[in-house]
Amino acid sequence: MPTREQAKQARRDAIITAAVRLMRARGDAGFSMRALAEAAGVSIATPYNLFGSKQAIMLAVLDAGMARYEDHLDRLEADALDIFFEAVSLAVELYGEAPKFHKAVLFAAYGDGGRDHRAVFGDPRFLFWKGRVDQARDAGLLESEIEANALALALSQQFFICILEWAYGQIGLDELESRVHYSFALLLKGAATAAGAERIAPRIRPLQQQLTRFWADAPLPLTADKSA
Amino acid sequence: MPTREQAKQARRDAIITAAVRLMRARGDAGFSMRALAEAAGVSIATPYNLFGSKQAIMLAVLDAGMARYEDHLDRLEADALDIFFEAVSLAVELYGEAPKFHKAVLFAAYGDGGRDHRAVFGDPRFLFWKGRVDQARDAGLLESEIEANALALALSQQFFICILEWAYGQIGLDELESRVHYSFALLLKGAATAAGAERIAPRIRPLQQQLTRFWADAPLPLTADKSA
DNA sequence: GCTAAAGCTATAACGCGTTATAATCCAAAT
DNA sequence: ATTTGGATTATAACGCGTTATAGCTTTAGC
Repeated sequence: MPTREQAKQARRDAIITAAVRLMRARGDAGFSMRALAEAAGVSIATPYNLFGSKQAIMLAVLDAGMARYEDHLDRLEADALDIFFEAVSLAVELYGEAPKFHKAVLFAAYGDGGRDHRAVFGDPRFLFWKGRVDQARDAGLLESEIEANALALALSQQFFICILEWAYGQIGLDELESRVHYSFALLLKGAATAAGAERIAPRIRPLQQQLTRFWADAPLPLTADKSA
Repeated sequence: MPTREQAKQARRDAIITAAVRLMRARGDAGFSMRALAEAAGVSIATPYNLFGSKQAIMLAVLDAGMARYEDHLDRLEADALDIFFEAVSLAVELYGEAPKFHKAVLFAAYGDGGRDHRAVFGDPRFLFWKGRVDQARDAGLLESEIEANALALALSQQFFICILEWAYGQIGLDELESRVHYSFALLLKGAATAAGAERIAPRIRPLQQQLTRFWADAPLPLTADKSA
């Protein structure tokens, strides 16, 4: 005899579970609120009662998956500077395990009139980056005058928009990694002490070479034929 | 007696004109394809025949407005480094003249499942930044090893995502300007020669102070109460 | 065990972007 | 001047996210 709250939670879980299953199976296409309700064995009205909107459901799915990333992150041991780049590589690796799924969720959570994109990458990721910035500054690798919030925000944003480009199918995972690494290298070097800059500088040239290689096939300005 | 092509072009213009008028009047809300068709005096099917989609229409509106920005940009005379920051300020100024309109257009062009956001800020802006990077490098202010495409792309992206945050109503125009300036300062300093870095460094602290002031009211992590 | 109410269900409906289908119009080629 | 054919029209329709309404199930309080 389940209590009221338990039954509600069970329905909530069923909806999230069904959402994950549908996403993994068919990706973004064919995932509608009606299909979700049917797959979860509830009425179309129930997801709205329990979550409020499709986007909120996608955010919940994203949160569930994000917990795993945080676990891996905690286990990550690296130098105060290398950690920035390894954290990116870790995320890329996890995305690569289920790319279709992550693309679909990101797209649904953000793309569909999603005005809450800060909620997706706002809190949890931002705080991580901020912590690392503080650490690197304490290690004397970043200028002491650097404001952790400001730098962490720039890093988050750069990460976020590259992920978006990947979710929209405009770049591959490998280019995503190189791009974020490159932007991170420049941002961090711009905020670094002489000692820090010396450590970051060697990263720049190889990253540029990788990027140039990507763009050899698909040239950068990418569409000069719009001109509508 | 208009020729066939003239009539088509007249309809095209009528649609764009009506779109601009509707956007300026009511903003994003209340702007639907049906309302647009009625305002332009054409059938609902015509915009689709002539443009293909709502997003394409928004891009056309955006392009029309962008020409003005390009004009101003060409007239901009500044140092090889200062030009980056002045170009940003110029865009902010133009946005400020008709913020509701620009927000609505950006939102419609990008937000509604807009997978073509590279088209919005891809070509025209990207090429501008690339040109300035080349110039600054030739002036000995950026490292000669810096690849113009890679840096210009990072700059474009950073600009773009801040504009998006503004369009989504999450930050004001003044914070937009400070944020982009700050990111630009770090990115450019990271790519700069010693001489260039010396010129950029003084910008950083004041920008941080401005940003900190913005965040004094609305704290950065911004929503710890989601936890759905 | 009974009553009251909370919450889910089924269902219809709204406006949206978009597409399809026929009817119609009108410049262009003969 | 007549025919032809491509484009525009009006209109219906589809699926989408979302909301509203009314009925029913089931839990909580007595």
